[in-house]
Amino acid sequence: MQTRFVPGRGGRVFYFRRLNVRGSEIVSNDFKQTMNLPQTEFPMRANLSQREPEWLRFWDEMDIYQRSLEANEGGPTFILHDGPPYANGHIHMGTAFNKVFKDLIVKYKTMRGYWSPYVPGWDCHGQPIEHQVEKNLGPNKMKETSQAELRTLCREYALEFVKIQGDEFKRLGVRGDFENPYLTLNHSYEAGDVRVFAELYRRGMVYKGSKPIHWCYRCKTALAEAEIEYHDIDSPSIYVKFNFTEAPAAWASEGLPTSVLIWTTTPWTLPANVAVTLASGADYVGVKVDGEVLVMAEALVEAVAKVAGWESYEVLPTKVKGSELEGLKYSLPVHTESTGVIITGDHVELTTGTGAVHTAPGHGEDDYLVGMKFGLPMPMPVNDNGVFDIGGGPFEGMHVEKANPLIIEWLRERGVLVSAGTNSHSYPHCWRCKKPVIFRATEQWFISMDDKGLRDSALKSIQGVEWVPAWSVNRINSMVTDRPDWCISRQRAWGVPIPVFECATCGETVATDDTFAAVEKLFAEEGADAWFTKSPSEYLPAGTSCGRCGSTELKPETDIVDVWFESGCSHTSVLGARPELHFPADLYLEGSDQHRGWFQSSLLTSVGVYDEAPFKTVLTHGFIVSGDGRKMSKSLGNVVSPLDIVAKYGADIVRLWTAASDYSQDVSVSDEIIERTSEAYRRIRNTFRFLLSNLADFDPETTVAWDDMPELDRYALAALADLSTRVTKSYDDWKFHQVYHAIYGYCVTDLSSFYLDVIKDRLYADAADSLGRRSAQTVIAEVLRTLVRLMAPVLSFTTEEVWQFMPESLREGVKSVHLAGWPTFELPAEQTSTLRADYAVVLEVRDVVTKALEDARNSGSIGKSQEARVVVTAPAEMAAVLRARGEVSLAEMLIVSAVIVADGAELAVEVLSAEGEKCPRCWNFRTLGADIDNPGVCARCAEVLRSQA
RNA sequence: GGGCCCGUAGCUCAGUUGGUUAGAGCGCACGGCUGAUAACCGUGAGGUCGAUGGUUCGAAUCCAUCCGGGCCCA
Repeated sequence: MQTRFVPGRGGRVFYFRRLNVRGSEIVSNDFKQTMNLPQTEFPMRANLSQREPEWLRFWDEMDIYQRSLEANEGGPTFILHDGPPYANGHIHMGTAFNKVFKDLIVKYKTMRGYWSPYVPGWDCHGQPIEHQVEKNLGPNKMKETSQAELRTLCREYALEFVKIQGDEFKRLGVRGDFENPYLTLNHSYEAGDVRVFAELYRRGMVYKGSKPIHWCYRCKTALAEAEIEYHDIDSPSIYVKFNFTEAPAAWASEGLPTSVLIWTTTPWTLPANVAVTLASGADYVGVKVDGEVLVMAEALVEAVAKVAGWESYEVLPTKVKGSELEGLKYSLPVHTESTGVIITGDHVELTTGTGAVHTAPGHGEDDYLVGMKFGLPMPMPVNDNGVFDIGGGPFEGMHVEKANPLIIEWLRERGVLVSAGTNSHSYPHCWRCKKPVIFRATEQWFISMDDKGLRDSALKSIQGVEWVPAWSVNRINSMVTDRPDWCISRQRAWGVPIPVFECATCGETVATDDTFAAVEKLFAEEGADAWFTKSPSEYLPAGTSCGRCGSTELKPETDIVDVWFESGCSHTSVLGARPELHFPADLYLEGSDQHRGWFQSSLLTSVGVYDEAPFKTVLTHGFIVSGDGRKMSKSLGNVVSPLDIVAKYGADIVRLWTAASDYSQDVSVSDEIIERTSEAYRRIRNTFRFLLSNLADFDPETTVAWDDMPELDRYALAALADLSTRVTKSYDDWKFHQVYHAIYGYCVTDLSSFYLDVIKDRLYADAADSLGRRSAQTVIAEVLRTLVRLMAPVLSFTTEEVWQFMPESLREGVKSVHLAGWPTFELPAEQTSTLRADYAVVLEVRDVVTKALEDARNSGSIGKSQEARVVVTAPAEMAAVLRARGEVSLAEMLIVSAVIVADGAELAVEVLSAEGEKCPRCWNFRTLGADIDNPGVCARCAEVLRSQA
């Protein structure tokens, strides 16, 4: 009994017609009871927020996920591989949009007959969780917490949010294997990370190197690009003289002390200075001021003079190209007993500063690169805590944060400070502690982009992938082309260790097939936690020793891997590991930020290990922004939460909004947009309700065949088939907003304002079993069973509700709309194309007629259109089309009492009063009283009443 | 500052290879109906197609610059 599937409802009420007892007591009001008026228990008001959870239980009870797989057992497969959201905090509009989008595709593919398992995943490791757990503990407790304990707390924290987000996704109607999701903290997942790392290592793509990286001395970790935020800060802005050891030839004749003038905003990097970089092609001049010569770019002299406040200065006539100064020596600014060298580089700008760039290879990307090129040393006087070591010279033991003013003062005392001010500029900050970070060379693990040709093979495999929208291939291309080597190590606790060992005796890295195999086994069985609680001798093969010195004392590496590396391994840990999935996936679908994130980390590890991309198609959607196109932020107060929308409007509204938006650009959401979406929803819902209400007595035995149908009904079916074709194509082309617009437009224009409006007379007033009514019902049933399917991937809840209210026969024993398959049509092509052409004309005329009727209404001559009779004057060709329909049919389609088609040069409509009287039963204007037994009504109604007798 | 992308009525979207007065639905205003009724039907008012300059007989559509916005990077 259906009531089981419709919780909260008192039981299904079947329609029955209240037949009139034979007799003449029928007064005009009672005619209503002789008609086939719409009847349905399907509520007009959706009350989604209340009702949706009941459908979730319904799906749970029937295990819809398993059913949806069983239904397509042995069919073609479609694997949408879920990108793991971070297990931290509640879902937001972006994650909701993304998940609904995925769900929509999986449901569509399932209905099309694809075996389409969907395994949701979560990214569980990483600094944000660790940071939060640290914060919760507080500094004192934190000190007493061992790394193993901290990891336990992090695990609990992550799992808590996996649960929360999982529930929130499910509430949105997302269907998938939520009982058994993939988590990057699962043992099997961690073992997969080792497999990937090991293969990259074997292939020689992993190396240990020293490189300046973003370093947060508060969090004591290297930060990936993704972990950096840029904010404006005020920095010191100083101009400093670096004294040449010997005056350059160009200005030697002045016989004055000569120096090169540099500009920097990071005085604390001066102890690490080894060079000054000039623009090779630019002109440099000597400026004579206060009895000495300062060398700088000619283009910047004026600006510098202004900042330095020089009242009088002289630009010496000799101009020299930067390249001509290359190789000159100067005394280092801090370690004055040593010398630095003048070099040239492309990164020198001539818009700010002096055109002479203080270069410390350990403290900057450009500096590092130019330093490599010129074989410069890379001193690193700053330790992990941001404190100068002995390399800091007079500033040893001082924190860099505090060093700036002291260094400036020190320079001033030594007479080399030309100017000191402040400068506001964008500067990198740690994404967690929100504080400025420093650039600092440390020992890190890298994946080389070029040593083994990873970049080239990645670029090559990009070409074999379908990127949607098409331009996104440019984006991934340029990002892979430009990216530096991938720093995959992090100095943190909450993650998967770099699975190698260091010889305690000689420091050599120990990583062999045997050690990797042992570690993989360890992780698979006990998880990465064991790395921190067991000693290597407990799990490495006996006798494992250092390949260089033979020592058997090995220390496990303490760094963990970048979380992007972990999630990037899902092709191995998930696609390759779960029997229901396969590698490569058919589709990855994420926001456009993932071109640098997951798309790329997945691509690089996959190409590195398997020589192919892990995806066949990558679909990217824009970001969710506010109504005015700005990013959502708490400070702007324009944040919209999917949870609020679910509570107020229902998940189907979130789903409809998702489908309605053009994701190829940024997607807006605001109260108004949701309100509009909700209105559109009501319109669709009401259309379903109307369809249902006129099928209350639908009998599959009495459906009408195509050839027996009135022409209008055949046209309606043709239009329905066209819609179905268009919608199906839009789904296949990933154009979901077109799905929405097509269906919505169809409901409003084709159905509500035309077909449904027209057939009300037949449905209500004709005899219940008449051909006209049964034909209309046949069409309506077809419309309903088609629409409910076309819409099911989007309005998952509402279409399920509709499904349960549909006549038993239309459901064909299928328990859920999501298992109902996809509509197909086989209509006679020739006939349908003729119908399309003819009805285009009819509808054109109808527009003109409705306008004329409106004029008549405004002048007070008619109310309802039935009160009118129209004369349509039309050119021959048009008139012929109209006459071919027949004037009775035309009157039906125009909902007027009568139509007369006349010939004329132009289309024109004349509105006249209807002839006859208003039939009290059907409200049409007809000649009444033809039937003796039913004297008050029109002939059609009399016949109906007679048949009911 | 650089790369990629976006900017058509209050909202969501159409606008084919540049070609007559730029479309649809919603919302709004007004009207009808009261047998889809916290529904339904109709009519109407809304756009200098982000701005400017150019190419062209002709540009929302091509080019340049600028403005605004987004993602990513610096």
